[in-house]
Amino acid sequence: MKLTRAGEYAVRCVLFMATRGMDETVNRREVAEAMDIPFQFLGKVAQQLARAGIIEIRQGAKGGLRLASPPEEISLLRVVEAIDGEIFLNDCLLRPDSCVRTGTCGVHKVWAKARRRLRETLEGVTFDVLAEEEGCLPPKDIGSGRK
Amino acid sequence: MKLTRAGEYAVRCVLFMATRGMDETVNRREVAEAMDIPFQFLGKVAQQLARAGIIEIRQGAKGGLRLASPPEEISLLRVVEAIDGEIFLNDCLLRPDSCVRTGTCGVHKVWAKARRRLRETLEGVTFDVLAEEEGCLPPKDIGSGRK
DNA sequence: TAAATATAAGACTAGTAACATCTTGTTTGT
DNA sequence: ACAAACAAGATGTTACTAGTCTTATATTTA
Repeated sequence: MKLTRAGEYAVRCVLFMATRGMDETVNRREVAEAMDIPFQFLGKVAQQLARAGIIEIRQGAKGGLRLASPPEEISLLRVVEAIDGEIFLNDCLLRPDSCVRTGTCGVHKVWAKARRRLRETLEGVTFDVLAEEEGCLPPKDIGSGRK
Repeated sequence: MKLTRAGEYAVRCVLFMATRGMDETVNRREVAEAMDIPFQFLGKVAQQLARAGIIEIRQGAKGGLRLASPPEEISLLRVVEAIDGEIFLNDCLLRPDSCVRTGTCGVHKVWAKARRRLRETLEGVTFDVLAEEEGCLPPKDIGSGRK
């Protein structure tokens, strides 16, 4: 019942990029070091974010990552689900045939409600807000501050 | 980000017992067949529920499972967490040192809120209510229980 | 008290997912 | 051309999931 590391890293990555603004292409190694993400693993995560249309990746010299849309249009839910897939909370919602009486069952309804609320909570938060918070970056400020 | 099978089975088990009331000791095999739970696996799950004080188990002839408290005192959250452990949603809440800036980070606050809301939702539902719902038990005609 | 009935609990296993790292290839700027 | 930078598949390790199997222990009843 927990976000994966990949999901966590994706959030950190987008958060870092949000503090840099939309127009800057950021070196992947810089993101990895600043946000404490294994460099190679970030490669995988970034590719998933790119496939989901959240970031764009440029190869070659001076390449790197940049946001595909402004931070205020990127919700926490979107980033999380881009990596870990749609949140379901239980098997009964994900695969209705795993349960003998899906749909009519009271437990089912509770999980459906819990799921809806959770997704709404995560959807209500966007990266422009997150990037403005104090302490969203680790203490050792590598690339001098905000812009 | 999903309940385990063991958690799902625990919910089914307690639900079945709630429909039988507090004073009845139910044969484990009967629970397993009625709720489509692997018999041996239910043994493990039941032991965890017993350790959490949710049910009591009697060994020997005429033994079986029974609720340790009335259904209205057993929440969905309690059953779920008895099996899968406390819900945390992300690593950053579970192990604060996994994150460089736990506590001051805006993302952290969102996860904390999401977690609180999810746990409240699950805590607000008790098994007396669930047991009264139509269709909380599988159709009676099931005779094809697995071996 | 012996037999039958039931659960207890640890060992064991197959399969899958998590969490990476390594290697080789491709793209791009100078 | 060459170096910087990402792409993508292969590989590896570890832990977890979802069980099953076996032996032991407890309880009822004939």
